[in-house]
Amino acid sequence: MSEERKPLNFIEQIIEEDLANGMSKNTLRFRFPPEPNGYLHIGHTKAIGISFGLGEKYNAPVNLRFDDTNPAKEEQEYVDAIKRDVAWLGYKWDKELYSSDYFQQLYNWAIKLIKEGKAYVDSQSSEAMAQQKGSPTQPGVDGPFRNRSVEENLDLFNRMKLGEFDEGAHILRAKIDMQHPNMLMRDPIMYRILKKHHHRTGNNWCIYPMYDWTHGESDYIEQISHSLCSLEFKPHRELYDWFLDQVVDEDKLRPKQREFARLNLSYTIMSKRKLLQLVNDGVVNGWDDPRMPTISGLRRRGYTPNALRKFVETAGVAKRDNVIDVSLLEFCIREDLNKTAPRVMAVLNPVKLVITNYPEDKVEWLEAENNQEDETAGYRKVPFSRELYIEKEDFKEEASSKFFRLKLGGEVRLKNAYIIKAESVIKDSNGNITEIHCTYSEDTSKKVKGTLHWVSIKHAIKAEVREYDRLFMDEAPDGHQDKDFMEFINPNSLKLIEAFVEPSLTEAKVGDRFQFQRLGYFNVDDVSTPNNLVFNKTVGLRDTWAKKKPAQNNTQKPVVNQTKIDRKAIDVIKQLGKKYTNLPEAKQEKTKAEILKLAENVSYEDLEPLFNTAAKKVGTRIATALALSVLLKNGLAKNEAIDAFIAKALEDKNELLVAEAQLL
RNA sequence: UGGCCUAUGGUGUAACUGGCAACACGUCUGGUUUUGGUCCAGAAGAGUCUAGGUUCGAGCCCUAGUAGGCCAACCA
Repeated sequence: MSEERKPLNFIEQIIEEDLANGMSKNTLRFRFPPEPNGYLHIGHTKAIGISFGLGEKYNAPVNLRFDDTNPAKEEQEYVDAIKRDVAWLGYKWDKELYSSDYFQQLYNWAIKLIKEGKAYVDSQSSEAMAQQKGSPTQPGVDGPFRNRSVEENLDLFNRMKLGEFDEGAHILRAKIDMQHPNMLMRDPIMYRILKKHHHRTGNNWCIYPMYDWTHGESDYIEQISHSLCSLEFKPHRELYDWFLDQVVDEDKLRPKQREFARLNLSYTIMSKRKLLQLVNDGVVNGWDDPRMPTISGLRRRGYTPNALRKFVETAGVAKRDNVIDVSLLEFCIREDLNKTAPRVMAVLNPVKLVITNYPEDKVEWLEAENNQEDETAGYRKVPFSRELYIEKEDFKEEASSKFFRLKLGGEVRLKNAYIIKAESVIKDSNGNITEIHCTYSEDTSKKVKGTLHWVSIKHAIKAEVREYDRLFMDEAPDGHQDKDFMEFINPNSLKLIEAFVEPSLTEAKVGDRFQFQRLGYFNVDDVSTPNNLVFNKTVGLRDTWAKKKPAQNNTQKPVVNQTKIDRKAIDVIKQLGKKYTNLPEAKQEKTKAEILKLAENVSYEDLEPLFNTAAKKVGTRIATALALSVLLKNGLAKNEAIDAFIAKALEDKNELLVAEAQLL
């Protein structure tokens, strides 16, 4: 029935286990719980992909729940942006919900806890309470208000709610254990007084519940089966369960919190606080600046939902800290755009090229294929004339045969047009080339090494191109204890270019994506208008030529290979030995012969370290014994180390090893 | 001087109840090509953190170390 089973990640395994243990598939329910205090970034794409992906896989509902318990930081703008981003990624939530919807229920439950003696009002300063809390290595101590009477607690809490007290005067905390090894269990705060306007409840409340008190109970109210979050919440799980214990009805589903490692990307940061700082400090132009790792930034940059989903899927889900190389992200967007983006020609760094044997006034509209990866993409016409722009880097007066582009006396193909030969150049007084003079041939069947893109000067459209480089120059900008991430800002992350593009692009609309042939993928920016085209560079094409250039004057490569070959014999022996004992007999014989042969090229110095191989690595020890036998046969004299190795081998339980040792 | 989590090629993830460590990115070759792209074929690169133990057999199980991460907000 089911063919090859795709490996499940550990969360899917947990769910499969639950299902196997009798959980009904239609009780499965998930949630994505962003706090509306900033924009979503690519790290959230992973969290979204996990919960919504599970929803798609098991056909289970997924709620979008805004965790809006802190009116000091949260705003409607962020709610709107988050909804836009999740929808753009292509996910459909079941219900749009807010933690603030549950304020009354949470309040009722808090009263219940107070009545049961499980919560109390504390009236100390935050400093005093922090003091009593202890530290990770130091247990806490009880505070003076810990044993207030239920009546007094009820009265105080009620007056907190009525707004009788100033912010900070009192808090409500759970009564758990001030000595608990998990600091979160040392009488955590449940409510604080905050006389702030809330984006949804307005001024109805002046006490607001804390995250821990809110989150699990919200999951329970929504009957979320699996509450998935990132690893830093692992220690919260104990408290999550404690709070649940206080209210859960046995007949109802009890949510389960499980944690995965968050996604990190090289050369960028993933902290909302720090991202906000970039926005506030004007380092970037807003949350949706195309250099930002935000979903809205990536969207504006030209990334597709497909590419982002593929990216997080490929990155996988596990529990260890990780830093994913941006090259994977770039691979994903190229892979998608290669199949879908129409190809056009644009010159970013122009130099004038004159075809001297082409008539002055002649214009030809040549046929150009829109996308050879897509048969349905069709063709368009591009104008060709005597004067063209090509890229400056595509011409050199002189160059080696490795340079496939245009050089004096050399021939090259113009994409979708003719083959040209460079005859001469015109330079200004500084020696800069201002014009390249060529002749053309209408015979396009000839084989030439290079093909260049171009635009007809007469017909070219001016456009602004925004080329982006990574925002940070360090692989892990916020991974240094001694340095602030702002120190690594790349001052040249944005380059504005005045480019010339083919005239078909006048019809390009905001958001359209193209491949500028031989350069990369570009999309039409939000601010673009038909009279003032603006493109963002999404990502460049893979460029093996650019990579080769710096490597040309380096000759040390063969040396590296040489040393590798020298060490090979002993390494291969070790490798063969490792699995020796697991092999079927026939293969064992073959391996043995191979080891004996390789051993002819092994020196004693290479072999000696293997004498100390761990006892359990029997295979390696057998291989060592085999190799040793060859060395001894070739005249090596026994010494103490050899004797000790043999003696230990003779005492081993493994017969194969003993047999080989006996021959020594 | 505590608790919890994690450890597999350069990077990220696999390896179902222990059985010759796999896939993707990246790197390097070669081929095709009107994009130095794509595509195709291939290569190199890991003794699975260390040391013990259990086992015919350990990346996987046990013990002890080591390294990294998280935890002391009236943030989430």
